[in-house]
Amino acid sequence: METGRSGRAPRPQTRARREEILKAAVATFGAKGYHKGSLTEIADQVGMTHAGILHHFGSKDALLMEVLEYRDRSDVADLPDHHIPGGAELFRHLVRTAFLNAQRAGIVQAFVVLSAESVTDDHPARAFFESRYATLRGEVARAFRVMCQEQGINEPDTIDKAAASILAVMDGLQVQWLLDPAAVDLAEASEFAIEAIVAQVLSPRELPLGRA
Amino acid sequence: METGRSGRAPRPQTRARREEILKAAVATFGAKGYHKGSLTEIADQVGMTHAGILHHFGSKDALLMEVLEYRDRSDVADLPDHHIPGGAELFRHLVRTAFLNAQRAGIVQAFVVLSAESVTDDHPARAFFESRYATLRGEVARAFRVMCQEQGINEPDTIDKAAASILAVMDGLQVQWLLDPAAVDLAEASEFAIEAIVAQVLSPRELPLGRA
DNA sequence: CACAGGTTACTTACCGGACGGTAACCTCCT
DNA sequence: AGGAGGTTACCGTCCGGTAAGTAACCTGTG
Repeated sequence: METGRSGRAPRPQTRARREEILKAAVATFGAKGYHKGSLTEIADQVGMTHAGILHHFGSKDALLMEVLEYRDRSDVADLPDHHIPGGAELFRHLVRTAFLNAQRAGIVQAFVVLSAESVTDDHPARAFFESRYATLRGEVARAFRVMCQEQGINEPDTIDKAAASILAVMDGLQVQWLLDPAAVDLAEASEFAIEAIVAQVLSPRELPLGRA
Repeated sequence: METGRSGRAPRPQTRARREEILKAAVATFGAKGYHKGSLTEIADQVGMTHAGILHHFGSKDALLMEVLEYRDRSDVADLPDHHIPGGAELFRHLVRTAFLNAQRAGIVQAFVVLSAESVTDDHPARAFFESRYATLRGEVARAFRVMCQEQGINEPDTIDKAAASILAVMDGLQVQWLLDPAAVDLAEASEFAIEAIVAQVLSPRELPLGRA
């Protein structure tokens, strides 16, 4: 019933040990996915048995949730003053993130695999990704509104589509890049696509595509 | 040893039975992913035991490969004359596909889940998706080259980035749409993003993003 | 046309392995 | 003393795959 609440002192090394486990879990869930990645494989990486992991996290589901929150924390941590930028600065931040991601395939893979896996039935990470995307879309949309306001533009529908598209293109490029890093330049392509979408929001142009 | 090679006639109903199984497999792999989706669950949908499925397809891996090829066949089948369009027509086709996909969540989910799952270690679908993306990027790039040539533009790097981005945004939007269909309009957002990227290729513009 | 023989299309039964989770136990640290 | 941080052992479940058996079906032969 109790989860360590009002329990006695945890040892000082425990915090580091848990973080070690979380890193191993990122590696394993990234390499195998959640369902195929086993607690035993994670445990091996930190020199433990799988029962030891369960002692720390209670269940595999709980470990997954902590992994996801752990990564979110790390992402926010590298923001100056933990402040989410607005306007054009947000898009510059997204481009910087893409360049950063191009050098940490392991973490990228974990999020790619888990986010897609989360759309399956009753997946424990589903609620996490649902609210994560909702939040991110909201922030991108807010940045768009700031930029549009500065230029006297107002197209809410366009902004919503663009916000989803920005996140979508970053994710989709990650999949292609992970499948064949030589064929896709994650950073450059992300930058190009983000600029293309931002440009279309700020000064939409008719296209030679027409209706079919 | 022999796999029906030069064996006697298969029964006429067998073809339909196999297609039934493939459809059930799409549903199950979409709903659960490849690793968590079991042969028993597929078998239940067609009123069989899991051993019956193995009789038809040999192994779970082989079934997966047939599922992927089966879907590819269906996609090509709805192209007029089985001819891959070039130039602007290809982009119109992609937009139409997005509108079509918005009404068949099951199939979309199967491809989203399987493509992301395929980036994991030793996944049986990895080679399939690797070559699939390479082919699709090539076709989109070809369409871009046709359009650029018509307008006297020549930027191979841009075209490669744009081709990957087009596919990426379509895939990424599918993930968000599956997680929350009410929050994302798959068809409209795909159309918007495709137009934005095509526009940026045909008449690139400097942006207010600058360097960070 | 009848009737074998062989093949197809399954089922039932079983195997070996992997998995998450639990319980009991030990042993340090505080 | 007693909890924190493990280990070992075990359980029940589920999975893909195989082997053996069976009924239905097709086909070549007389």
